[in-house]
Amino acid sequence: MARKKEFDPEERMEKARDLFWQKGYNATSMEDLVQTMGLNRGSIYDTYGDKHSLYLQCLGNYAAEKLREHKEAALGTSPMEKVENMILSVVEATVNTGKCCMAVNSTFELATVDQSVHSIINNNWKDIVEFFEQLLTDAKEVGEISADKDPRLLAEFIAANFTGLWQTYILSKDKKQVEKLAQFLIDMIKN
Amino acid sequence: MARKKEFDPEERMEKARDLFWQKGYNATSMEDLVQTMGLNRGSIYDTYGDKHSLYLQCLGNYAAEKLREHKEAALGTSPMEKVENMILSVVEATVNTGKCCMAVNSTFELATVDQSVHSIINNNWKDIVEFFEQLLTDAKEVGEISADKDPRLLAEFIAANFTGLWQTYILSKDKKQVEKLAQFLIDMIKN
DNA sequence: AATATTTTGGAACAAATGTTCCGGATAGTA
DNA sequence: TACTATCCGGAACATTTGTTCCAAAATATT
Repeated sequence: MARKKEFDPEERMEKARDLFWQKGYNATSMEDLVQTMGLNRGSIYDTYGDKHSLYLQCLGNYAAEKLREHKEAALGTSPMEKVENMILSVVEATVNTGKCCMAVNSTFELATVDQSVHSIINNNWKDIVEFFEQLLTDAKEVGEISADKDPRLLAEFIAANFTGLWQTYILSKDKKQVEKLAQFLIDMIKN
Repeated sequence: MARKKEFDPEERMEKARDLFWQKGYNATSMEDLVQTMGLNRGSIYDTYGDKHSLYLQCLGNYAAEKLREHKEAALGTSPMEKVENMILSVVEATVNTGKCCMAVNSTFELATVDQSVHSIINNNWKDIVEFFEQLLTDAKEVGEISADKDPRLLAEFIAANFTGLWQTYILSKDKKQVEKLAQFLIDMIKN
């Protein structure tokens, strides 16, 4: 009946995502995307819609994938150990890849003026905070953190600290320093 | 010998700065700047150079002013009280104006790809951390924080947390929540 | 093999972008 | 007053931008 797509839409979107991730939304041109995705302009518009729509899909894809990765990184025999490993895995991923969080980049570039972007990031943020909250609630029940702690507040605090770690990494480019800060955060939560 | 400038370069630069602050670098066009600054294109180029150069001047102006404001906000009879007031003043400024830190916006939009921007922000960051470090060193000597604490690390931790607070504010738009987080941070530092 | 539907490559477009340039206006100096 | 260095307004420029369109190619079904 008709031709098949000669490319994998998901795979090519990830190429676009990586470019947006690196350069930001406004600094990425359609020409950049054509080159990087290896697709024709028409194919991009047919498959993903316009630039903004493509970006939202990339951001959504990123958010979903990151949430999955975070949950996978929460390994351990106790709740607090899971929290700790999750934090450490974020730091490791950052210093290994040299890339920060696309959602955070997007927060500061677009979320204040773009409602759609705000919505995607906010939902992702909430998911992450809720996951932390659950772990910390568990930790509280097991007695790993003291009874007077508020799991919700603690979860928000940890999530907020990620952003601080990324900022620190961008400016210092110092793996050791970021690791020290992360360890300090973990110590603060524990007692 | 010649005409005088009919405008105050510093004052007009602040108009440009506020626009960059709000929209970011790439999303701000030269046309936007002409409108907002109320100047002719030629006058802008004559006075500040090109767009990028103007941006750097705005960012530098912002950084210097913020550092000054931070130091002014560090009021109190004891070192820790000064630290506390400084943190609270940042939160107040954020929720009152509805604007986050231009330098942080800039970090995530440009600092990874623009060396000049990176340099300005990094220096400003260092200045702020050093100021915190001094206060915390004082606090340690006075016995307001325990002897086993590392003022430098603590200072970096606080600075990093600002970024987290701003991110939280952008996403939640919730004044109360940001204030709660800030108070939580203060409590954590204190004990 | 013929058909129908979709993809592909690239030309084409209008609008927006950053930047330059020039004539006329202006005001301090000689 | 005349001069001249500088300013202002706005036209003009070449690129780059995001987007659309079309003819040719391709393939799954009939």
